[in-house]
Amino acid sequence: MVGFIKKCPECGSINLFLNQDKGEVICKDCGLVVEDKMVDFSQEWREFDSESAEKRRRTGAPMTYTQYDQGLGTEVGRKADLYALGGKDRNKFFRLRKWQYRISTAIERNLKLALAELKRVASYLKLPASVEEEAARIYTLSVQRGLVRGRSMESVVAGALYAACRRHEVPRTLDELSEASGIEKKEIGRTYRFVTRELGITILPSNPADYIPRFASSLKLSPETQSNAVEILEMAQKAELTSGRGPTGIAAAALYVSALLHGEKRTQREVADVAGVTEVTIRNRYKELLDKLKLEKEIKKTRKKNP
DNA sequence: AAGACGAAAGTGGTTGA
DNA sequence: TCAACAACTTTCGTCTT
Repeated sequence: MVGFIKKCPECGSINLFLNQDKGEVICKDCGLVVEDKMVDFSQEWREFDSESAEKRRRTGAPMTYTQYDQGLGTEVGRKADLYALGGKDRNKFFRLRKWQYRISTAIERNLKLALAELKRVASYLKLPASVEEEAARIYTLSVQRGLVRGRSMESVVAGALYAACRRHEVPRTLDELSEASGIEKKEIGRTYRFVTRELGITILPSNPADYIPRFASSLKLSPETQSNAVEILEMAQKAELTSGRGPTGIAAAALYVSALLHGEKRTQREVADVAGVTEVTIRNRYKELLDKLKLEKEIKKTRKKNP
């Protein structure tokens, strides 16, 4: 796939994924960061004063976002800085410091609760640790930018998780997030869009093929059917049938066709349910697949074989 | 009787003036 | 900010197996 490492040293999976922005290679199965010393394209920290310069040195214990204070605290100024000021200014700084203290403890309380919720939902969905970490990072940034105000904490957590899943190419549907978090689908979608826009996180449209393994296994389809579905998807992409369409619908249709071809027929209803779309959508995509990919003959052939 | 099919109307989100 | 628009859903009647 990329560079020199082809297999995850932790679990042996070959399901590795290159995150261009962070310059990391991540194992999609166990979440291990396999290679992280690649060129880093992400923005460097800026240094405003002696304090932030010190805190942002790239040494010391690793920072993690799944701990509510990232192992770091925040204070306004240091004593040495304060006493260099005159009386009036000094009082001002004491007041600021008091407020900073109040605000930061409020943020920390919020984060503590939110990250507990995040952990709960993530483990319910069996998400890899890398995704959980990414979601925690997104949530922390959201809190710091005041994006949670006016929204429920839970919905922002769900939105952050959804975004993290997409970035790591282990997409879950909005329905699944909704079920796991107890937040309405459209609310998650709304906060997801809001948060990603405000934080300037770019997310590639999710690839239908990423959904295939999960859908196939809940339908108990054979590996052959599954890999054939992926091939069908690739053909569909070449025929430009995929752009602008919901990825889950396309994945579902490809799986449906593939199941027919392998004599493992599932009803449209069954496929529709696991993919979280309606039968109508499957029918539409299915029809397009048959039209453009000339699969009619093969379907008829298998029909004769398995009456 | 169940599944597949398709038409028609409704929904929520994006886009472009 | 509003209207046009595409994708998708819901609903329902008909056809096929």
